[in-house]
Amino acid sequence: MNKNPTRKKDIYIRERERERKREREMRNPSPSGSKKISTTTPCCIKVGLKRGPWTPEEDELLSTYINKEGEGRWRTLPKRAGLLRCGKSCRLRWMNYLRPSVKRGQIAPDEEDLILRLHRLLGNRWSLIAGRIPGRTDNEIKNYWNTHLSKKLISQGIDPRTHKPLNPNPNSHAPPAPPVPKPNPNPNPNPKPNFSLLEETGRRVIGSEYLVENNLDEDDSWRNSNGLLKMGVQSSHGNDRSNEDDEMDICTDDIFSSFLNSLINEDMFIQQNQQNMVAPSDPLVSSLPSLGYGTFWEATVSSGTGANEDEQGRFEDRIDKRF
DNA sequence: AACTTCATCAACCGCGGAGCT
DNA sequence: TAGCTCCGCGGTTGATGAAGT
Repeated sequence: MNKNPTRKKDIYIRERERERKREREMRNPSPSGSKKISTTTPCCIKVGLKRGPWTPEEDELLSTYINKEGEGRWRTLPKRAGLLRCGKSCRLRWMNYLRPSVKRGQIAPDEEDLILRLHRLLGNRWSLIAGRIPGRTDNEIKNYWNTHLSKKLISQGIDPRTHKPLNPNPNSHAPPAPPVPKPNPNPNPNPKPNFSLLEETGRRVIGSEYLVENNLDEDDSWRNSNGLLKMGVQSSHGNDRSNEDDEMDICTDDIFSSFLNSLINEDMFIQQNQQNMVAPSDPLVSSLPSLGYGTFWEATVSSGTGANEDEQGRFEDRIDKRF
């Protein structure tokens, strides 16, 4: 790869520009305290720091240190561990490769299915998706999506971003699908679901059932003043990140996790029903027929062919805000 | 055998939120 | 309240090996 001379030249030019920028910043550190400055902390100015692939010796140093001292304080960790790496690099190596809980090997078909459904619900929120697939890292899922799943969907005529058909019926006068809301670039960094879909008890609970089982009145407690879903999780530190509305306190990790599970399961349940009635061209593009649930969940699950895309968009907005 | 193209995925980069002072 | 640091995220890059010519 990258044997194309034009591209090589581009890369070379870009690299030179980057180097010059670094040199400028080192010579003339900006006096203003803008946020951008923080990105050029010594951690990121790789002066004398090693880059590129990790050696087994470095891996050994890092895991030994973390097993002894624990994770965290990434910025100072390399020095303490005797590594010539930046903290970010150490963190990434640990999270994506060295952590004992990291599962290696092929993505199983059920994992693939889960990724597809979670992506449909959450978009490119890789860390959230990874949080629900035990042993898989966000990087791994992102890579798998980009190299396998997106191509697979495209080959099936499905837009991997929207999970909708790439070539909708030209005779249809329906307005074009609204643009997919831009994923929140910084979702909750610590969602830490307490259990995963795969680990759940196997009990099928669909969204509307879930409300009943948890004594939650779907008309009240799960709606905010705008009539939208109350979504969110409590911060892992115990204090809510947002003071925007205290109502969010009702939605704990457990509840949210179950809520997400219920959406996924309901989605699956509906698709299975559809398959029994009319075989769709692709289960992932299925729209929601009237199945008599009559709850507001329908709007969130029926992202298929735009039966209620406005609701869907608002739901995704809420997800964005709350994660 | 030599070269080119393609696919994969580990690692890097820049950004923005959270928390502290 | 502003400034700063740390951390974690998603997007992107590029080294590497496999497959094709």
